[in-house]
Amino acid sequence: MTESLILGPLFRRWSRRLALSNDDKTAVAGLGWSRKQFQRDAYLAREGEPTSVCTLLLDGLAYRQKILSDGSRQIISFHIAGEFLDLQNCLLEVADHNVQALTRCNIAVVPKELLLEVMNDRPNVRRAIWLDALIDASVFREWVVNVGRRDAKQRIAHLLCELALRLKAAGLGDGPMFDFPLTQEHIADATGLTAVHTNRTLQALRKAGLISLNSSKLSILDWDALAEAGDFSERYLHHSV
Amino acid sequence: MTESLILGPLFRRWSRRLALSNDDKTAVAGLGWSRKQFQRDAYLAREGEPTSVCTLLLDGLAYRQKILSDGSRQIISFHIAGEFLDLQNCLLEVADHNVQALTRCNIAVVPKELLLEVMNDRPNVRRAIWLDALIDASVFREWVVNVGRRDAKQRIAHLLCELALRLKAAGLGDGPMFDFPLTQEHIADATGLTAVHTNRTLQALRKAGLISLNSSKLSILDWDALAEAGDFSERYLHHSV
DNA sequence: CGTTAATTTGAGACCATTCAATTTCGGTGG
DNA sequence: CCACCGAAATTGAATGGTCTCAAATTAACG
Repeated sequence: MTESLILGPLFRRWSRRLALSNDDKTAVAGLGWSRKQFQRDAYLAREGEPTSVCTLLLDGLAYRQKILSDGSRQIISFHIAGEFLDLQNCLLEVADHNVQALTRCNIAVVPKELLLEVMNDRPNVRRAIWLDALIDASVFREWVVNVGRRDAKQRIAHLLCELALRLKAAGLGDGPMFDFPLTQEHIADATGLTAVHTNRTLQALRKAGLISLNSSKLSILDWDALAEAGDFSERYLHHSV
Repeated sequence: MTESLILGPLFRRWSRRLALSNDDKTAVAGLGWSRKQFQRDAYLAREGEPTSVCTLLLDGLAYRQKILSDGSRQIISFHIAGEFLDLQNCLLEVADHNVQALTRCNIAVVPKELLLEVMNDRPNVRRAIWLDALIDASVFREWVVNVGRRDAKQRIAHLLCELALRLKAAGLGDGPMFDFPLTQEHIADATGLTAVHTNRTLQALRKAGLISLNSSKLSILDWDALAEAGDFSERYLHHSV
């Protein structure tokens, strides 16, 4: 049962939303996952490559991104331990975006056919995985709104609210304080801003007493004010289904 | 078999990607769909409401959107005949965004439990529907990139490329010409711009000889140049799985 | 403790916005 | 078929949020 230990973060996350039987967990754990480690900034997947596996993040942070023809980068989502990085690989033949390690990452990969098999056989596993994919999509939608219709301060506040809530739900973080290894360039690429303007906006958020952010530590000093500043509502995270 | 006639646009779209048996189609068609019609601008679904049905667009155009606290609107996606408007309703309990009719719309709705049942029983139907949901998510991702990292001209060119390709794939449109009932305000809300700037940008695209757009007719006069101007690559549409 | 990455600062330029007014278009009724 | 109406598109001018480019400062790491 060393396997089910490895998948702990996944099962813990799933159990927040639905009840999987021990048989379900054993079936998933027995799929023949292989572990890998990636260094900071390493690519876990590249746009245009044929898909063969699905990837579960065990430890660290990762993000999805696309590189534009002029070389600029748009980050599409961040991912924390216990989340899948590429569920779409199950059914899509070619990757449509890149996945990159934000910190050193431990991941577990499984051939997509095996994952599809267990989903075929086990309705509860199927439901858990599809729920993940649908919530991913909900987050993408909110990000469209964030970069499309909010100004710099709102965008960054919103992003910080999202990450804080997700980290908290995953049991990472210590009260209002979180390990926060994103650089200002990551924040900029996630919000469609430049690093320079991100810097100035973060200073404004600090000055307003909403957050403290340095040395890779984020503290939410005034949650209500930050949520207000970011026009943030947690519905889209579907933390309660 | 009047039911399967109604679902024609859906089956035609699905058959482009995978082969459904007649049994599969009959099962889907027999679900007890009910038809409704909505007028232009009517809401088909509202954020915050509990979900009970899944909606298939039979005719017309619709879009998903969110309204921000300041009243501004961000459009998240457009949908054409034969596409589902809310597959996420299958598993999510509360709608996280609004769905609105862009033109008069004919839709078919089915209780989500029935759709889940047929998905449970029929692997091919399951695959077809999940493929739809995953491709929706891929489009959302590309929209994050579009509003996040492209300038006005690129955003609008990209949107026009996407819609032209999808309309063409659905058999709508006559060569390079399409019925195009979007107002400039729709385009603005989809690209994160203002209607005024959208107007000026469209004029630039016209002047450059890339498109012709008036009286609700869009013509792509120079596809290659428009795709280039919009940094457009069709991979994310996954038209070939 | 040196070296590179990350953050911070300043000033100027520009893309997109705002606000308001005007013109054109699409549909309707006389 | 024309007059009318509201919606949509267009135009102008001024404002402003964000970007660009560079340089300086600070932090991270071996």
